[in-house]
Amino acid sequence: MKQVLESLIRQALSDLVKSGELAPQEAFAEGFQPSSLKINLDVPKDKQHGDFASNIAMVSSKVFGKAPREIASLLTGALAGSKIVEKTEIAGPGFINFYIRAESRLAAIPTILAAGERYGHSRAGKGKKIQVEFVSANPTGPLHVGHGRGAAYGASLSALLAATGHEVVREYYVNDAGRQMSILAASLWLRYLAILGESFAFPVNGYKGDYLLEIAQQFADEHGERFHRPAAKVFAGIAPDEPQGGDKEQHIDAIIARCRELLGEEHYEILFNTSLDAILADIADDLGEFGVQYDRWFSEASVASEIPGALALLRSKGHIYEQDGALWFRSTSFGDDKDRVVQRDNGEYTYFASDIAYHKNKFDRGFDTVINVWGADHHGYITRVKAALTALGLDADRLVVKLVQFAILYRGEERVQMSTRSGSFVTLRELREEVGNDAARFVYVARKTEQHMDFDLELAKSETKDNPVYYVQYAHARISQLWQKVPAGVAERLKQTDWTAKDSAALLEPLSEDAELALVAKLAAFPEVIDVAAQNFEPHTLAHYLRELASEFHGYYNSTRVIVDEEPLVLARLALAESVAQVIRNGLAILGVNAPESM
RNA sequence: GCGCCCGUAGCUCAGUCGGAUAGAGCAACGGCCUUCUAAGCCGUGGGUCAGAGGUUCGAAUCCUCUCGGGCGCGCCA
Repeated sequence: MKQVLESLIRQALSDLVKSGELAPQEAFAEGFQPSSLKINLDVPKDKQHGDFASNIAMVSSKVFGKAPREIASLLTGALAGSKIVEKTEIAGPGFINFYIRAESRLAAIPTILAAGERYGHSRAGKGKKIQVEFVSANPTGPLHVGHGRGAAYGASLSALLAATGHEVVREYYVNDAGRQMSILAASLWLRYLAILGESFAFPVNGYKGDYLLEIAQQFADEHGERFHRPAAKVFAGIAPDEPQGGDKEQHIDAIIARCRELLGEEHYEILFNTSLDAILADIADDLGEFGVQYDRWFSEASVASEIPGALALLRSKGHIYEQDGALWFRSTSFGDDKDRVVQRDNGEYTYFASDIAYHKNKFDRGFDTVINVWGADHHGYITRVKAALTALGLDADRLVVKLVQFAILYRGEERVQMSTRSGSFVTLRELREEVGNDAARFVYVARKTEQHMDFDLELAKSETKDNPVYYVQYAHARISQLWQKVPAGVAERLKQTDWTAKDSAALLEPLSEDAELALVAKLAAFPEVIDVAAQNFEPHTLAHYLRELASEFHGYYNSTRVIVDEEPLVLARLALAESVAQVIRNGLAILGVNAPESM
């Protein structure tokens, strides 16, 4: 509807320019095309301002050197007699208000019922390859509630982009190469040794979570005594831990070294891979149950071989220099605060070096746009990564970093304490088990990413209208139940109607109430909601739209009976209700939330 | 100190590529169940859009400064 109206306005504008009634001022005349004017069409907040309103007359006032209301008058004159426009009004400083004919408004219903689950989908992003990398938490333990927000956002964003025709690759970058992983492997070993009866103080810096105990038990069951070494040997001559007045970092590093020494590289690798695989599998399970699927799990270790090449390329462009025995990337040339080390004086590459290679790899794969969903604490990292891309000769604007702010959990008024250190953090799995996947997905994604989020567990669990998830789902359930209650003949007739047929719209003529026309207008806006949400990477606008739609439907449902005596009216109202249900289904599907038939 | 994000109703938040009288839910107050799910609906009150300047036909929205909150500033990952 909106597109149709927009093209009508464009046509009228171009006709007026052709006929000379509108002529661009000299300053704008060169190369002027009517099509270069941006036509803004909005659904006004106030219904008295029509179905659509445009500010085109005001915006083009300077170009044409005429008063806005004069331009508006010419335009409305040219639009008179249109099939879809019932009337136009010029208001205020020069707004044009459009009133659409009732028949044209109702056209949304056949469109929805014919398109079904594809309604709202578009080809706006056709031919565009886009990668969304999200969560990418270190595989050193279970995901916590902060990761949940990134997961819900990334998954919904990906679904939005797919719905608008983009070719989407969902990717999880697995940090399987760093020191943290070595600490994890050593922690597993120590837990295993304890299970076999060894007694010692667990390192302050080790991973203390319960999840590791289970993995250790399985490891013991599988390998028996093969990895057993006496604690006395393990800790002989090891630098003291923090409680003993030592340095916890040195302590844990010494244990890792001892572990490799006592087990040998082959066995150490088994240990390492066991911990990595177990935790990664757990993360994948967790996300899978949360409705979050990936196309690719990208291993950091696998990009190691590409680091020298990427750095060589930077070096050849003069962006690498040596100082204090280390190699530095001159990121200050690209707006960074300081230069960054890419290779340490001990020869090891930094995490940043991996990231340069990884991002180069991403663009080498031909993505038009690469989206990184990061926790807000990583924002200081954006500049240097973009600097590296620019230095590599890539367009850094094609990398979009979406920062997701933290979520703070509340149980009613009370704040839920989260602490990684004590190991008492609330995991995503615990959250999902408490509030359910649907509520968690919806609540997470209902806020824009830049907003700090207060996640109220009580609210998310409540089965009342206070809870937006239930509110929207309930609207869907109510409509589903209607099908059971309408006369069988009507339901059957509706099911068999071919909504692509031209005369099918005639069935909807009984719809005449304001609430019905308003509801249809809301449904007609859905495709644009999807397009804009996808374009701006903002799934929260979809969540808000669904809430509004559900609210309008509940109001209508409460005031107007669907099942009445006149069959044509029942048919038309059921068609309207089913259109609402279809849009709710399509919207919730993108958000990863179920649309239940009954509640 | 420097950088990024945020500041909108008592609370949680929309609205921010400039548009008409700044919206919604909760909470408060008042109504609605012999009728398709009251898991719901209708109504009322509630605002210095943190503050001050500026840009213009028009600013919550853009620019500058100030204040308040969060986060970041490693040869860690």
